[in-house]
Amino acid sequence: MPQTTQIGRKITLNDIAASCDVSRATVSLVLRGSPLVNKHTRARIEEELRKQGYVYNRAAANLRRRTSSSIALVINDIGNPFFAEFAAGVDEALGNSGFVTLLGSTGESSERQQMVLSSLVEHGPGGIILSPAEGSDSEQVLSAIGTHTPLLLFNREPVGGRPELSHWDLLALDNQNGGRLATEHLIALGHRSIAFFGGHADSSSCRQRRTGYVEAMQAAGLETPTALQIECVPTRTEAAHRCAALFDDNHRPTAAVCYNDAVALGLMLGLRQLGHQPGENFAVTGFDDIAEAALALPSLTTLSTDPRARGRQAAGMILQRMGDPFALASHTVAPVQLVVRASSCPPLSS
Amino acid sequence: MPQTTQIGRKITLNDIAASCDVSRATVSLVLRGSPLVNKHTRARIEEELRKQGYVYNRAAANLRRRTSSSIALVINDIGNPFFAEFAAGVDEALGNSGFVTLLGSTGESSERQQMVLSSLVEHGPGGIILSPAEGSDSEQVLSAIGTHTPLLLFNREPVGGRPELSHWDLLALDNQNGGRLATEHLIALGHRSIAFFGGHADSSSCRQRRTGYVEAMQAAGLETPTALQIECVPTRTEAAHRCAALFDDNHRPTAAVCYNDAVALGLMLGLRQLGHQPGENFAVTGFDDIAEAALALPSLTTLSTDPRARGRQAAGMILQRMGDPFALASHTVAPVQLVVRASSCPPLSS
DNA sequence: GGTTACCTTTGGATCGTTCCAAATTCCCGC
DNA sequence: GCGGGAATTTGGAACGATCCAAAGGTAACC
Repeated sequence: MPQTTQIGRKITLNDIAASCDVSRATVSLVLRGSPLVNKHTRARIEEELRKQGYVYNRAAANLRRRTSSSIALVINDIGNPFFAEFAAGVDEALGNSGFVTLLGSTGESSERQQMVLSSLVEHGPGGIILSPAEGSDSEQVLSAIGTHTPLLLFNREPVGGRPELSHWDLLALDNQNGGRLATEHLIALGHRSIAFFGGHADSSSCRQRRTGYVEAMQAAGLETPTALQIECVPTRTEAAHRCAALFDDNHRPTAAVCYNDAVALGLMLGLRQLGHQPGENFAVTGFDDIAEAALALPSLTTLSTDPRARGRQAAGMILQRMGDPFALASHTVAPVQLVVRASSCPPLSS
Repeated sequence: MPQTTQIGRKITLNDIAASCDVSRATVSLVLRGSPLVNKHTRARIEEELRKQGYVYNRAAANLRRRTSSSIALVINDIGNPFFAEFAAGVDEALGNSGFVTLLGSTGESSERQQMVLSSLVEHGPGGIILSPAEGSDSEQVLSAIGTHTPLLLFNREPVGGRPELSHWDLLALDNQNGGRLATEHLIALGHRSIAFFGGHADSSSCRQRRTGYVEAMQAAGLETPTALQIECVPTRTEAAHRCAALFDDNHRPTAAVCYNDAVALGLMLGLRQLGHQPGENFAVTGFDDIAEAALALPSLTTLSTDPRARGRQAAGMILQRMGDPFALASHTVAPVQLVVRASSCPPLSS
């Protein structure tokens, strides 16, 4: 049983009504700016409201009106800058529409996600934006939130979704197109032997980005030998260590499309240790456009996902869904944008 | 008038009571785990609750009981990793105590802060954690939240606080001690000519950190000539540019205590361009322990403020205050911890 | 059987707001 | 002065839970 705390005595509609010698109903009309109430009465009441420091009790109103003025936002890790920016965008947009954000952080644990969801749902949010924890499955989620609260999934889909359950909206990034854009950019610069570097095939985002890479290469009639598709844990240090694998056989790549910015930065480090000059004789691209990408030397060409804008978009989507609970589920893929910086140079030979 | 949205028909206590042929009161007792109710009845009711997918309406309960189960968290910028981590800590701790976090982001605008605060207050949070936007003043804040909701200030104090208003709790970082610790560490390594680098004197945190530096230097009988106290905008690039100022005259520092990590990383860049080897013939310390500090080359000695732990602490403080609204305001200064890494080397000569 | 005590259950009022239908006041023309 | 429509105001019943005092049931004991 969760704890709660007493709060101090507050001024209510009744207090104001009594002081003004009118009924509760009239004061309520004033609060809602109804045109029904007489100018003079309104002025008197508004004065009294200010004088007594009245604060509206939205919970009570929501109870009576059977409405909600909050939206729950459940994120796997708020500490991650990508999600923090996303949250900022959500909150900004919701605030502008008069909604308040109920925050929940799951730390990538699906058990905690269950707890957080069922706690939040008790506060009666009008909708939920959820970026599912790894390994959480649809049935769990469904059982926690029931069928009455609209849900928008962000970034991933929970596993094991029986098709009949996926009536949920989805907002995802256009990973595939991003991979394609980066690759096309390198091809346009004149590169012919281009690697795909980093990430793991069991991550859906990595698979999607690599699909875009293969697509662009094939469209240009270029080869994508498996020797040029190098997996590694997506961290800076691992990427630096795996760098040498690029030159293991005779494909001699002159450029690499990296899974994300962390990998790209690590790769640049590794390249230097091997005597290459990223941005001068070897081109590198990333994905995410983290703050460091612009500051690195050379600055990193990457795909901007604009997480803050994604947040605003997610807010818009859930509000729309709340307006029309029976509309078909929308699966939206958000665009990503290529940001060209110094790390993507033309090949030396061209 | 903020917008709100209809939500679907939900199962209530009444529905369950009717199905089980008992009164609302009994069901309510079951929900709250009261020992009064008969084993057998409880089982029947619990079964029914599950079967019908009942979800507790905490808003209604809070209305009747005049309690709150939420806390508002208002942050100047959630996108900033420091605050994002802080928020994560707050949410984690509140969640564990059965409270829910109402999020608000102000983007450093005091007007927006007013709007956010008054909107949040209408949802009846049991308390508010506020990291004030720059330039917001106490009277504003007071008028937005009234005197009934406990407030905890984090990180800064709003300006213009008349003393009789500051009955608010405060959680701040021990900037001064941090500056002292870093400086003492360098002194212990054998450095004698140590600079304080970066930040602006009109920032209170910078002043406090520098005070700690001066304190340590004087305690060791060392000089702190103004030529070794170099101000600069606290960004990486500015720090790199100002680096040369360290060597403008004949003090020849062998180490620098930096205002924060961004400045320290920039300084290391600048040092290299001037032919020095940070971590080998010049020692550098930072402040904040951002994620990059551990990854930089050389890794950065810095002061960890552990924002996530600060968040947990803030949550604890506001809960405590809610438990005892009339206790004296507590002004807590959170410890910072020296994290020694590779960038703080001994001087070459020693 | 009646009294006591204990274990369970319950009706009805209440929290602060909104809804609704009906009541009251106002103003105007005849 | 009065009928009538418009403009205002209003009492009381909701919303979904909790509290409280009191009632019902059971069992034991004299």
